[in-house]
Amino acid sequence: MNYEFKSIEAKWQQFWAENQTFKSEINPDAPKCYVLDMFPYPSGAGLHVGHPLGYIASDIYARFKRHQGFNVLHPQGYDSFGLPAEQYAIQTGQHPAITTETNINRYRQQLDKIGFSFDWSREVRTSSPEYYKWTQWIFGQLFESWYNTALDKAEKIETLVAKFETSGNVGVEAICDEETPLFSGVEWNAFSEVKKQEILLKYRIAYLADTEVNWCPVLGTVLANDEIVNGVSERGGHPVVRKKMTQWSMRISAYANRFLEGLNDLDWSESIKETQRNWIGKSVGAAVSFNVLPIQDHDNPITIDVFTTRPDTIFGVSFMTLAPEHPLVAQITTEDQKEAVTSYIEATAKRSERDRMSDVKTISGVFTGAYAEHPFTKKPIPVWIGDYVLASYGTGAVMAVPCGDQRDYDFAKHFGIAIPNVFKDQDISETAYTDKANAVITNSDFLNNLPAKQAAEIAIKTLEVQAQGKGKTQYRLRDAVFSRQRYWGEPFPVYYVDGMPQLIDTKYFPIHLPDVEKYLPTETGEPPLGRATIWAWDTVNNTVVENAKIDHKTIFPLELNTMPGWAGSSWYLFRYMNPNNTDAFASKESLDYWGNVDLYIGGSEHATGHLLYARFWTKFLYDLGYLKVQEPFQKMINQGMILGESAFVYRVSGTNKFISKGLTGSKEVEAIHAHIDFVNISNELDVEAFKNWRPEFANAEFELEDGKYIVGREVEKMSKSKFNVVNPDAICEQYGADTLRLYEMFLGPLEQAKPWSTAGITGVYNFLKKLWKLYVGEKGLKVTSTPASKDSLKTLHKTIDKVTRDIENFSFNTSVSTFMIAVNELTAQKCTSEEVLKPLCILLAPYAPHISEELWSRMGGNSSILNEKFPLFDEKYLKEDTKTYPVSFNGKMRFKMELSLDLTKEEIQEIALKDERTIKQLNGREPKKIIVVPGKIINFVG
RNA sequence: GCUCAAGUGGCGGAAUUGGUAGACGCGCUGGAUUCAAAAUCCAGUUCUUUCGAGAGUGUGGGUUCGAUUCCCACCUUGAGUACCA
Repeated sequence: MNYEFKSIEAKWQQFWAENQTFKSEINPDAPKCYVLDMFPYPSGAGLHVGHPLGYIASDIYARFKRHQGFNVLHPQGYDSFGLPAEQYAIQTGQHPAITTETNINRYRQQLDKIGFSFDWSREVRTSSPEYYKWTQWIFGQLFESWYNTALDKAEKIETLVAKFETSGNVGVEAICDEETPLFSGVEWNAFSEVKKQEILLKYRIAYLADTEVNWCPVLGTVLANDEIVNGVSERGGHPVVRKKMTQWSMRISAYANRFLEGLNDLDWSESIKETQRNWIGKSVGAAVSFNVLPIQDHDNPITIDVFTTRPDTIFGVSFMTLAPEHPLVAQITTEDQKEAVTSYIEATAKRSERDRMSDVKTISGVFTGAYAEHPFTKKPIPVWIGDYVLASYGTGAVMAVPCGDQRDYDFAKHFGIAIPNVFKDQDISETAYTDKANAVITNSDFLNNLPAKQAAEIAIKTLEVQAQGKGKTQYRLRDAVFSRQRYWGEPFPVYYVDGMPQLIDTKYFPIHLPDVEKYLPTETGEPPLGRATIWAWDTVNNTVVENAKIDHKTIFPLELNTMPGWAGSSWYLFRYMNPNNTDAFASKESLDYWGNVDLYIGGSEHATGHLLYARFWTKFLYDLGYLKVQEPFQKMINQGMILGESAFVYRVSGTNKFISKGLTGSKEVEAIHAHIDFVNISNELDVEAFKNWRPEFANAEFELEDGKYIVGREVEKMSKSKFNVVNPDAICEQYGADTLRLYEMFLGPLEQAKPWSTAGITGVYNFLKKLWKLYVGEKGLKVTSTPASKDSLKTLHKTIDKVTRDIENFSFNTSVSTFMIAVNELTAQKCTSEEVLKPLCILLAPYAPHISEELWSRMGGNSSILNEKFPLFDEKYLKEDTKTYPVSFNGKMRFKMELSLDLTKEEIQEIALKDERTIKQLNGREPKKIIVVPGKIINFVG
């Protein structure tokens, strides 16, 4: 009987579905294990062979854990709201609801063929109202909360209101807008309702504010910082401009420090942690105010506020630099410098932010004519403008210490500004001295002879006494913009009264996304929700009304923006725990039992987006007491991308003649992507298929070498437009899902990017055929109940040991090799014993579940092989006849030898003496004495 | 520029963490089987070679009896980040 993978795989996929084999329930008696994949957004292109890589790895792990007796939660769903899904809909001219549905069905079909152990009864879709009801609910919680820095946690807004009523906001330690004015309790109580709401908005974690945002005109929406790469949109690569707009934001920066601290306990790759640390960008230092001279109003002087990480070098300040956009520039520039300053600002404004960033070398700047007063020496310091200072970071102004900062140094040299040295025994004639750890301060009055760290502390204290500064920790992490001027996202459960946002009572959730016809984004930023229809909230009937007249009495305007794509994906891991709950985002029982994700598998490109936002919402829900865990993903593995091998044909420029790769020589040719389906393993092009591909190629001429047209190959990202996509369905069709699973793992280390090549798949396919033959012969099952030979047991336990360790270390590629060796050895040993073949079958089950189930049932196993215990490794089968002997002489360990156990001391010595390593090291000398330490070590004393 | 990761046959990649480098697979060569092909099986396959051997894990040093593995310097590639005060 041959290995009929098609019928086997169909049979078991059906069996698993009918028996709900992968359905998981809470079981307090069993240890839990939550294995999660980053859920896909259902794009129109369907899955290519790169997508399942991570899913296969997590599936192997999940199945392995089940064999080990864990209660495994392994769900899957779809991130179906957001830009990618909507862009696809727009490109194909269909409604996003339709394309999303179609794409999900396609994905599901493809996923089902690969035999994953997903518990589909827990499927979630971020775009379904049952799901986004709770996304809206969490938004409501964020809106109704503030961040208490005294307790370092988020709290309900009522506790803040209570504080305001008794003593105002004086002494309230909170994360809030910078320009929040102080008020007393009496004043608060006298404020109008609108005024109160206006103030509370400055404290809410989800808040509405006029902010400078990244506006992308082509996409017709604002974007968060992590959605912009190199100054253009991550999706599509469209230009992004700065624009002031009223937008919802999230006070994610409140959590900056907790993000950093939490990283230490996470089992994530160092590079991802480092990326997050950089993104959060913590710098410890001081805020310092410099008075602008002349001081006219001593109670309320004009000040230039700066942030510095080096308050210890404050005596080295020889000038100050403002960003060209700094608001003080116009105010302090003197008459005679006005012209120079104006023309400089004009010149820099012409250069885009990108140009400024890429051109780091050119030093430019202009003197304002103004001076500021040094807080200690009281000497005047010239104030300059320079475009090396960015308006968007810190205060947009720096105190320049040329001796301690290279940029300040270069600027000072360029403009001939003094460079006072405040570092003891350091030469700064060529370059700045930037080492903070070893610096000792000098020429600095009361800071003389202090190491930098102490000097910084004393400088801060002194500044505090003078009320001209204080210690400050600055973060690069900005608050996250939370509204999008798009259709395909969660509507905000918010309406407006007197311009102030009001949260709709949660009992009326979800606020459904209306089914509008005109869902396209606009270039002006007008949200699609309000364009085709008037969308409003009826406070009498507590319902959304369309095309009703907004009277601001009972009918109020609704928020027309929608939430960004990351809203739904920031908490989906918790919804899987209890996906059909209509009373809560998940029940307390399920949240407490499943905790957080034990293993998360996905791409590393989400380091500063999704992964940070999910941590944010998890910590917030923890603060409010809904969760027991502070981190969503305990361990994470980032699978590498599978790349495609594109094929190129070479057309002589300006003609319709194609030249085989070897003949191109110095001819001027253009490389054109050819579909990889037209190319065989030897890189030979099917010329006829190529001609029929496109009308423009129908009459093409081909110059062949050896009668063949050879294409060029190049490794690129797998993409439809590069015609290099390999579809997993085709592989399943030809070789089966088990082969696909094994081969994807066999390709190379999981975390490494690697090109896909179907060429090697026959090796894995052959392995499965050999495996089949080991168990099943012409006349049926070959497995017998005879005891296994020593050799076979050794092979088995070698395999158990390696495979177990491999799964725990996620080196699945070497496991596949181990299986191949095992099957070759057992075949050679003519092993038929179920003592060996049964455990081997279980070992293989996580990798190749279909064939394992089939063999298991043929061997008389009950129900699914998943209920079987994973075999345990026993050293005795390996160490029975050989032992590793460390060989040493002169008291030093020399090398190890693997020798038979039956040997006597004398025999061991003899063998060790004949070993070429011993001969080389003794170099002709006779060892005087040979010591055999009982059990293990042989000593030669030379 | 900075941070991180990596460099091993024709190719993908192993190496029990300092102990006979190249497991396993692809490809290639030869053989068996076959009318033939596919499939399957067996043998070989790092390079050089005067067939005795020699060289060999990006390059150059170092530690060690012994280095793909540890240390130093450099080169190359990939990823992330970038005037962050």
